[in-house]
Amino acid sequence: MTRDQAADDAEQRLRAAGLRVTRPRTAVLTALREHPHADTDAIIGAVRTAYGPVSHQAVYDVLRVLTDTGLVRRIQPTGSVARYEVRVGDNHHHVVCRRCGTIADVDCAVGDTPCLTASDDQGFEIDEAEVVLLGPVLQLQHHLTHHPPRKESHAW
Amino acid sequence: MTRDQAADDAEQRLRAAGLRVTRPRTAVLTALREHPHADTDAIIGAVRTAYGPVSHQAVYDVLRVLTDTGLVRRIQPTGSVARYEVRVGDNHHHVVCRRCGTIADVDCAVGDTPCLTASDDQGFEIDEAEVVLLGPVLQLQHHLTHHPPRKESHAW
DNA sequence: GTCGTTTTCTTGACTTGTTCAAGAAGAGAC
DNA sequence: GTCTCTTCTTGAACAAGTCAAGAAAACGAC
Repeated sequence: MTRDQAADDAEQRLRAAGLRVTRPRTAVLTALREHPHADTDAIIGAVRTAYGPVSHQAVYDVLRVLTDTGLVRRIQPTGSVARYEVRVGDNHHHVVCRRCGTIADVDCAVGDTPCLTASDDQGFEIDEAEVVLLGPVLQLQHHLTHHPPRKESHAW
Repeated sequence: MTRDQAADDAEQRLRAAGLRVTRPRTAVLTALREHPHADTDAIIGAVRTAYGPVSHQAVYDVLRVLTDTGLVRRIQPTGSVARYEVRVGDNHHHVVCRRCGTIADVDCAVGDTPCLTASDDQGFEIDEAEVVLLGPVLQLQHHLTHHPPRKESHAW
């Protein structure tokens, strides 16, 4: 998909969700398509590279709006900053390398609504499951999103 | 269990882990036993109430040491600050009310090593699963840890 | 096209949770 | 008791994210 096609697609998704189409919004959606699991900083960088100056506040606002309307999904593995992705609706899960921060998508083995049935729901009406699997990555694959930790002391 | 017994138990666990026994450490362990899923702020408060002045830095250091040695487990539901608990080793999961922040423990229905088997491990050697189930709490039970969000705009 | 309303973006300061660094105090071995 | 190493105190710093007020842009109505 070319950049223009991606922008068209982003525009359509924004309109379908009843949102105004603005440059920062299409830019964020396009950037997220190109960089799955990107954190806010990376998104800001990508948006500025592709579309010119955009304030960090605008990106934060856009991410909140897109998350609230369900166009993007926010994930936040323990010890990491917030990350975002455009793959939504299938409630898939994530594997995170504790050491290097690499993230990959995984489908749960249990089925389409995985882990939504706890043994005892404790009086909660469970409607969503956040599942983060942890462990070292053995072979680094090209399609994975690699996020090197910023400091040695990082809590990966 | 009385407070003294709890302190004795905390001391034993510290020694068993090869750690020095200090007042801040027993205080944190005891506080965590009384307040499961407490955040750092609550822990600092509880420790100071029970044992007198302790620096916040000491509590952060203690929590890191205890987490690193496996005596406590750190959890961090999306949009929340870090929380800690003394129930470790069984890899249980959590239900979180998106609105009010109430947290409860749940055992996974799948078994002792739940969800450690993804459909495709993507080249990762998975050794831990963080599972957070989300949804509104229906009836508030007394044994649950209730954490009202600080502000209306909180990302519960 | 352009006008007006509503929503969004910019600018810049601020809060909060957490970490860093240096020296003082405490724990445990001898 | 003394010595050594670890831990705690103090106080500053940092990073991610939020708040607030005004400027600018989107888009429906004309």
